[in-house]
Amino acid sequence: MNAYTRKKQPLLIRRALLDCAAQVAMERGVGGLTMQAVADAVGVTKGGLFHHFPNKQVLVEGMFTDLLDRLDVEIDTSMAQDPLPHGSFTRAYVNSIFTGPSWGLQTLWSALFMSAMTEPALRQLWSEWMGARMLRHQETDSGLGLHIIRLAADGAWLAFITSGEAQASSELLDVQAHLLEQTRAP
Amino acid sequence: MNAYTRKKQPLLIRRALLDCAAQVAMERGVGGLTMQAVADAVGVTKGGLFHHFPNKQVLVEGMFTDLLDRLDVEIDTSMAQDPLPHGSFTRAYVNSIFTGPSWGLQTLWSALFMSAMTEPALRQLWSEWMGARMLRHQETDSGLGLHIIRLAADGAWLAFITSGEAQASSELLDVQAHLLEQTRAP
DNA sequence: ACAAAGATACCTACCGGTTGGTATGTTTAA
DNA sequence: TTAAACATACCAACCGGTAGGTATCTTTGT
Repeated sequence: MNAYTRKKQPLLIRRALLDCAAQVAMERGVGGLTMQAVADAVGVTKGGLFHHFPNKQVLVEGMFTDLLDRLDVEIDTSMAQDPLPHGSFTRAYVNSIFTGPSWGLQTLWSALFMSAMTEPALRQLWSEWMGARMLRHQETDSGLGLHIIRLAADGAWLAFITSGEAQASSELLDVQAHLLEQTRAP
Repeated sequence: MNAYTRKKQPLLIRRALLDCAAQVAMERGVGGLTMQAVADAVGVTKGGLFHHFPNKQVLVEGMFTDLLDRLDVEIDTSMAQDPLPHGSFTRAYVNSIFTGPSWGLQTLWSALFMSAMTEPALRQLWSEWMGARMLRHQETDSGLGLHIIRLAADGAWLAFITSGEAQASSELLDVQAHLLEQTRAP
């Protein structure tokens, strides 16, 4: 009888804590992310929350690595379906940012990520993730052209966030298509 | 004898308040921006600060619009020196982001701006600024290609922030040059 | 098999410190 | 004199974190 199937399910609570923390951060911004609010959203007391996460930083970093893990599997599955090696990571990256289920523009995860960029510890996590990925795909995705395409995808994502999510989606699709097409060029 | 020339110079105090608020926000992040710290930095009591700015939000928005004004004049002067009309705004925008005095990557204003993006009120200010600029330069800077170039510049800026300022600057110059060159293409 | 022993998973109650904000006094300039 | 420009003193709310207790689960010894 593991922690998932017994009557008290601490791992499920932990998961709910992580999810609700993300939701609270999306709704009230990272400045409004308080331990009390997270605990209330799950239906646990603050003491219970501190049992799972010894301090706030661990909580936030937990949210973030969780997000990175999802992005990892999303990109890997996307790349597996791509027949052309050259630029395959860049295409998967672009698609994840624009229309991916957990990173797509419509999801509010973006807002969380944005807020998270404020904190140095999280920035380093992101930096390490990207560095590892670039090292892994240097055979197929190095070069200035592909780099700029990835930057443009980041910029589009940033623009979406700052626009208050009321952006014309048709223009976004144009951008996405144009970027994807450009990954085929030398 | 107006407010600038008399011995007590409230408008100068207000200006110092704005500047010091920006500096504090850069040093300690927007989360660490406290009214007390701003007042201390200027040498005014907190009550005095609240005399000039009725609440914190007004103070932060004041900082932000101030920043936007600087960007405005920076871009205008940059455009005035550009002989080619087509893409002139995009080039000025790219240059401001990469190497501009108040918005350049090395300045810490970027970090402040980044943090500011978390708050919806400031995001709207930015959105309105960009919207007005695009309307103003639609004759010379509309089109998908230039749009993507601007997005890439935003992305480069974002990447710089997240990389912890230890980025290889030569690569950044390559990106800048490549983007500028591409504004000349149809 | 089963109870003792101990670890885990919470809750209640609280603390020190900080924050934005206010109410009221005092000085300065016109 | 009078209004603006400050200073002083204070407050209510909140925040991250801790202390100590209780219920529940797991392991261990026999």
